[in-house]
This record gives sequence, structure tokens and C-alpha cells, in this order.
Amino acid sequence: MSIYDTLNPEQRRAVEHDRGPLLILAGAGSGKTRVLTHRIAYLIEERNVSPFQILALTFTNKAAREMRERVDKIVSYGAQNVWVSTFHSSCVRFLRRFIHLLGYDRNFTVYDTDDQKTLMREVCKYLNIDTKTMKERTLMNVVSSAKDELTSPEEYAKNAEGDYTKTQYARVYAEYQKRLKTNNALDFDDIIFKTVELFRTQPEALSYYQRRFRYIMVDEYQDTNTAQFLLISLLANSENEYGETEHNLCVVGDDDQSIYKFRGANIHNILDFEKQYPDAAVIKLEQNYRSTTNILDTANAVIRNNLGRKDKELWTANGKGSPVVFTQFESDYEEAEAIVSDIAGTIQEEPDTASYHDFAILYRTNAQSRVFEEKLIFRGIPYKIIGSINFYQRKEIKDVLAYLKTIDGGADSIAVKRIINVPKRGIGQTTIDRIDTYAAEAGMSFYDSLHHTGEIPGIGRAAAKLSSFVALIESLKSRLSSCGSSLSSIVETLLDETGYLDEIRENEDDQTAADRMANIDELINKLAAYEENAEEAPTLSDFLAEVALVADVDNLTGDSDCVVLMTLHSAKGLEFPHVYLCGMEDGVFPGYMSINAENPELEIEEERRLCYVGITRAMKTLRLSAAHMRMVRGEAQYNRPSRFIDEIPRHLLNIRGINRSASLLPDDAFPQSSIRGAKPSGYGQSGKNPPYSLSGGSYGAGNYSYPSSGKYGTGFPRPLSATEFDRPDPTKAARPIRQFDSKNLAPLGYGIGDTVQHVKFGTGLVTNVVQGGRDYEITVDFPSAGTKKMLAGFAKLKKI
DNA sequence: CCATTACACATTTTT
DNA sequence: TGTGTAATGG
Repeated sequence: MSIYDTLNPEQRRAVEHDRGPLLILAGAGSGKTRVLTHRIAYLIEERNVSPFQILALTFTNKAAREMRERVDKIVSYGAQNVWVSTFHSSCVRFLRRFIHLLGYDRNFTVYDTDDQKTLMREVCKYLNIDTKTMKERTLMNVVSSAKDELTSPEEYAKNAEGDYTKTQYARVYAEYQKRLKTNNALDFDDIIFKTVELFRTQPEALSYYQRRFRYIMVDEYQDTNTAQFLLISLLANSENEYGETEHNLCVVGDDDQSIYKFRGANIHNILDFEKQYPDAAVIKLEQNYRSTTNILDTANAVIRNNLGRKDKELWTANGKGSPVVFTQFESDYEEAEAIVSDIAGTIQEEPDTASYHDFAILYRTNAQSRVFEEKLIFRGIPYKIIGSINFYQRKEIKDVLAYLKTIDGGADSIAVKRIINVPKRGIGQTTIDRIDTYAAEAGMSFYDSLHHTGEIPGIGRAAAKLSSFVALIESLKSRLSSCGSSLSSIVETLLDETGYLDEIRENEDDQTAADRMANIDELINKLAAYEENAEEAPTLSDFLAEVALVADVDNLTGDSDCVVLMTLHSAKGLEFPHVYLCGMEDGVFPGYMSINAENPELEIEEERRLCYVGITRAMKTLRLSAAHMRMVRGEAQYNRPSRFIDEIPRHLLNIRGINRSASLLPDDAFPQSSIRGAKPSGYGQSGKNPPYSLSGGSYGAGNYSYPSSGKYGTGFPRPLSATEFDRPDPTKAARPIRQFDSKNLAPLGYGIGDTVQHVKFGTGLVTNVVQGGRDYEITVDFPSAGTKKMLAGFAKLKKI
């Protein structure tokens, strides 16, 4: 019996497809990694393909690591010669070899988001751009999208002609790019962008890799952006031994799991694969090995509402399993309490079968984790939050890395400026600005101008401090190059000599100081491990680049027994026996940003895919929940349950709710998530829709909304205890639902062409009124503030 | 130059 | 709510 016998027919067909383009549409949990790894084994063992000729590209280090391990396990020989790595790491390796052809130095550094932001701030300052009207964040997105679309600064400028804002963007982009190059740095997008540029302009570099990689596999193909798409297309264009062009390209993905449009992912890359390669074979993997029938039916029911997707439906031979539960709680607080106590209860009841790491709490935004954290701490349940605070983004780590970058070359001015006054050396902003000006005029790098302090006007007393800083860096530099000290020992030396550790000890409270020291220790360990394991000669640049390309989820290992909390985005690719998908409310999930977007249909579809991803993470049980009231940024918000809940057929859901008497509810239906203390000033004074009961079977039949009074605690009944998951209290009836009809919006009192008064912007002309789901979106031209789009519910416009 | 305070501001984020 | 940046005064 061969290893291929364990595959189902579709999987097997995919594995045995050895030549030409192949698209594998792999639904969630359909065993795509298995297919990829078995296909690698098959090519090597049955088709005599050299392991050196195989390239497997992933998005995350975690995925790359997993694939690497599994390839090593099933491929009998030469497994380590298969190139398995992320897009970015691969491109860094390509660029280390050839980037000099593009005028960069081969020991370039990689800028992470923080560095990018710092650089962008400098650019704005230099170009006199008011960061109040044009935020760095926006500018970074502009530059990032431009690069994702392979638009050079010059092209961008050309396209921007005649448009003032775009012309500004073009100036920023050009200056930003210029500075990156001066600093010999690439940002994340550059890594792909520059590789494509390399392959387009340097045929030798391209054909070198085309000849090398004859079989290319791409995981999560639905998440590729235009630049990555082109990169793949260029590489997968090799010639075989008969001089024929062949496209041995195998892409795996699921259009339903495309959730990174906001980062430039282009879903058409997967949808149009067959157009690009008319001879492509297409194989659908629809059998799911992860979840129960109930969970998959729920997932299918939701995703069915998206248009323009590849037709497919997941099924499983697993049993029906327990029903999917939806509970609406009184507040986010009670939601968290119930979920945490449910986890504790399950663990207590089934200590032999359930452990903490079987449970995942998933949410839309990182901010939602806080309540859970509180409850988990209170109960003493071990947990891990995967999230925005990446190890390598911590201040102390970034400081140490900045020191290393400075020692490594000093071309990266952002790094030098970061640590020139850390710990405090009495070198302030004015001094830095003066050096900057001098450096720009003299055409040298920031660090190099530190050697010429005598010539810099206005430096005065700071000169001595600057030279002692330079002396420190130089001594570390020589220790590294001539004495052959290890990287890790250099770090120890610099921490000691700069007094960095002392500063932490003095200025932080005991706990944070201890945390920081521990982090630094861990960094030293990682450095030492890197030096030991490096394939070739370990270099500082390589370590730094590697480190810049690490995400938080990458460090999620199964070895610690913790409940895991993370955003839906981070959860992609993972699975858990028990999943809690919380915050299922309109305005939270789908987020208000998508509901109020210019193109809500499109954005809601992306949110729906996110929902699909969340649902399909669950193996055995899935609990959906919402809160009637939620504290968001210190304000109470009242949201109706998510529209995605409506999309799940009633018979699949076990609905549990909070008890509340209908008569206590005020009549106003809020147009949008409400504001603390807001007066229910004239919205939807309908009051004529009779409440109907949840148990009456009408749940999910159409539009409805929960009315709300403003402030929590005013016209609102005292919070009642939430029904516990799994243990419905029969004394508490299902909560009543009232129907809501969007046509019942209150008349606005003004319309297009009217002049209105706004609290902040003054008077303006209404140019457009669009009726959204529960509110009007008003476009107003203000002579003072420009054109603004706002929701009638928030704007409080008055006709004049 | 640096500490303090006032103020504005908030999606998601594989790399 | 709580964080991170801009203005202020010592």
C-alpha cells in the first residue's frame, strides 16, 4: 500500500497531475496541505523530478514550517532540497543575490510597519505636508497599494496629473521611495515589487530562477496581489529539455477564504486562473475532514449569499454533531462571562477529553479581547492572545535591533536615530534635525555625518556626546568584525556598556522591567540559535531580515495548554475542537466600516468570507454569540445581531437569548450603533411594529432591529443574567424581537440642494442623500471643510 | 532637552 | 476606554 492510497479520488487526481497548470479549489479543511505535500513526494518519487526544481510558496512562516515538516516526513530522500518558503523570504533571498543590479546594496535592511511610519513622518515633514488632512496611515496605504499594483513613483505621478490630492500622493511616494533607497532599505511591499522589477529588467536573473524552479506550487492563492501574481507568472514560465515553454504551476486556494482585499489581494487571480491558462486542470476538493455536518451546513448557508464565487459546497462524512448555538447576551461583559464559564465548565466536566488549547475565542477586532482577558484572569484560566503585539515590535526588541542595524552598517538612518538617544545621552530633537540638514546638504548618510560634528553649525555642546556615541558604535563594530565575537555576545556587551538594562530597571515598574529583560533574553537566545543553525555564514543582515518577516501567529505552537484568543484574520488556516465566535452584531461583525463603505455590497462580501473562515475553524462545536449592549471606546453601543445570523437557516441554529420584557423597550429604533447619552431625537418614531416572538419561528425572516434608549441604565431594564451556554433556563423566555423596516426612517427635513448647519463644519450644501440600511448617508459640500460624507444619525444637520 | 499635560483618535493586517 | 502624538513649561 502506498502513501497515495489514503487520498480521496480528487486529492489523488491533484497529486498525480504532474505537468501543466493546475488549479486546486480547496475548501476549508479539505486536506490541501496533504495534497501539496503528497504531490511534492509524488513528483520526486514517481516522476523523477529533482527536489531542487520544486518551489513551494506560502504566505506565512507558520504555513511554510508546517509544509516543510510534512515534506520532510513523507519524502524519502532529498526533502531538504525542496524550496519551501514564504513569498517574502524567497524574494529576500533572490534579492540578496541580484539586487545590486537594481542599484541597491546587497546587505539591504527590511523595514517593518513601524519603520515605514517613521520614514513617512520624515517625508511629510520634509514636504511640508499637513498630517492632519493627510494622515501618515493613508499615505502608507497609498504607497502600499501603488506597489502592490506595480505602479512606480513615475507612473503614479503621470496618472496623477490634474488631480491635486493625487499629485501630493505622488510627491510623497517619490520622496519616500528615494529615502528608502538612501537608507538601503526595502519595505514589505518593496520586497515583492523589487523582485518583479528585477525579473522584468534583468533577464539573466529571471532565467536563472526559471531554470532552477521547474515546478511551482502556491498556497493560499486567493490572497495573492497583483505583484505576487506577476512574480508567479514570470517564474512559472520555464523551458523544458525540448525547448518548449511549460507552466508547471500548481495553485491552491479557496476564493471563499479571500479576506485580505484590504491588503491588496486580488480575488480575480484565482477566479480567472483558467482564463490565464486555458489548458489548466481544475480540481475541487469539497470533502471536509475537519468539521461536523451541522457546522458545514452553517458555513455553506452563509457563504451562499456571496455572488461571483466558484460554485462549491463542502460536505463531510463526519456525523451531524452537536447543533450550532447562537446566544444573544445582555452585554459584552456577560457574553465574556458566559463563554469563559462555559469553557471552565466543559473542562471540569470532561477533564480527560478536553484541554484548554481545544478552545478558541474568535472576534472581529483586537479590541474585543480585553473583556475576555479580564474574565480569564479572574478565573485563573491560562490563555494566549494572538495579536497586534508581535515580539519583534516590542520597544526593547526594536531598540536592540536598531543597535544591531547601526553596527551592521549605519546606512539605515531610521535605526540610528532611534537609538542615538536611547538610553538618554542628552542628544535631543534639535541636534538630530541639525545633523539631518547637514547630512542632506553634504549628501552623506546620517551616521557618516556624525564623524563631522565640527562642521555642523549649531551643534555646540552636543558634539562631545555625539562623538562618544560614535566611539561606542565603532568599538562594537570592530569587536564584531576583527575579534570574531558572536552576535549574541555583542548584544550582551552593548546592553551593558550603554546602560540600557539599568535604564529599564530604573524607569519601569518591577513587572514591566522583568518582562522587558525576559524579552531581551529571548532575543539573545534567538540570535544564538540563528548563529548555530544558519545554513550558510550567518550574517547580521540575514538575521535582521528574517526577524522583520515574522508574525505573531507564527509563534503559535500547540505545546502550551492555553485557551487561544485571536481575530478572525489570524485564525485562518487553524482549527480548534471548540470555537466561540463572538460579537456577532451588525456594526461589529460585519464592521461598521464595511456597512458604511462606498461599496457596501463588496465589503460585506469580504466580511461574509471572514465569517465563513471563522465558522469553518470549528471541528466539533461552534458557538455564536452577540451582545445587546457593548462598550466600545467607553461608549455604550446597541447593535442588532449580525445579518450573518439571519442567513443561517433556523433549523440549524439552537437559539438562546436573554430575557427582556417588550414593554420596557422604548420605541425608537436607532439608525446605527448608538452613542452614549444620545437623545432619541426623532429617529424612526414608528412604534407601530408589533414585537414578535423569537420562538414564533419568524426569527431570521427579514429585517429587524433592536431598539434602544440611549444611555445604558436609563430607559433600560436592569441587566439580567445571561442564559448560560448549553444550560438554558426554562424560566426565561426567548427574548422578543421587533420587526424593523428601513422604510420607516424618519423624514430628514432637508434634501439635496438644501443648505444645512453642522456643529463643527458650519453651513454647507447638501449634494447627495443615499438611503442605507438603517440611516441616510448625506453628502455635504462645506465651503470651509470641503466635501464630507456623513450619516444623518450622527451629523445632526439642521436645515437653514 | 525633557517631563508633563492636553488633545484627538480610533477595523481587519499573512509579510 | 486607553493610546499615541502635539503643545507647553520647567
